[in-house]
Amino acid sequence: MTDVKQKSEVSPELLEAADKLHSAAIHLLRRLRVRDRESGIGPAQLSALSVLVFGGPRSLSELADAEQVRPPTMSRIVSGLTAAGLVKRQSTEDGRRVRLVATAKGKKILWEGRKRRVESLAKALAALGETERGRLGELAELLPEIVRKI
Amino acid sequence: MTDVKQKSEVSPELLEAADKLHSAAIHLLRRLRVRDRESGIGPAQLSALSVLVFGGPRSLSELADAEQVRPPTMSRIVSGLTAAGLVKRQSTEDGRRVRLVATAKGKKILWEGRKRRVESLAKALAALGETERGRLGELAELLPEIVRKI
DNA sequence: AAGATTTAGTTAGCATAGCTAACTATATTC
DNA sequence: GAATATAGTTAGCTATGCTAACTAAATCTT
Repeated sequence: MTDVKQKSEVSPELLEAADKLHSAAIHLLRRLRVRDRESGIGPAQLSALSVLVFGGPRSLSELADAEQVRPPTMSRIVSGLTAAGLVKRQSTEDGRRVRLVATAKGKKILWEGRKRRVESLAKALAALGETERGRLGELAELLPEIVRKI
Repeated sequence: MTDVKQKSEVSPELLEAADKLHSAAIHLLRRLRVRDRESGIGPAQLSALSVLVFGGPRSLSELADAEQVRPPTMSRIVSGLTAAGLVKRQSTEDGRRVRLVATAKGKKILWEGRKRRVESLAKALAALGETERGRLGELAELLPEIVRKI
């Protein structure tokens, strides 16, 4: 099934897979955005907050790196989050650095959003066959693996 | 990590899977966006163009539906595409409707973008083990299936 | 057939989010 | 102590989401 291609010639299967992944990612986010909008917080803010809640406090540059955006972009995202009382800027020994920490309110909002996403996804999964559902776990592992390597 | 009480009947595995899919979708698009920007066309325009190229001509409302976006949003996306000479608006018997068709230039740009995405993805896949690579096909099939049902 | 309603698409105005360039403030290096 | 490097912000552009309100064309009602 998988013959190892050295280079140049990309198999039609791979081409197909790349397009499906790309398209699926776009539409997955569009659907989930509907639910996420209930939190009253944009997708970029939600994703950044998620890093702080699940990954712990970090500096602005580190957060920008984690989110694959430039510092000015993250600066504005964080401004929105602090204005909404979801994140706090703390000063550090290094006067240039800030330490970004999710507030209790931020954690609450994030967990609620996570719950909504799971509800939406659970509905989708209920409509899948048993076999497909069984695969979900390993696929959920595989996808971040792929992303990490792009 | 923070242990939060949850009343949800959803299994932790499902919760985990939902978050991984969500996060992976966000970061997949962020990485691919770097390559897609080489086309000089935004992600929404690229995705809409893709529908027209692979799915054939259709009306603005149909395209908006396919892209899970409101008509005014799609109207502006199409304006950008026509201004760039990638899509043509054709009139129909029904004077209200427009028929949107990808131009030759539009098709060319899209195929080039597809090629760039595959290059990026191929590099990621090359770093995966054989087993994981074998699962890619399943993932590419299952993911759109899930998305369709959200 | 005339008027009312529905449908397709656009325009206007607002918000979020991406970028680069240029700036400020603090640390570090020479 | 001066020059340089680093962290973050501000300013200004573009793209993309939305709702509300509009125009034009088709359809339905009477």
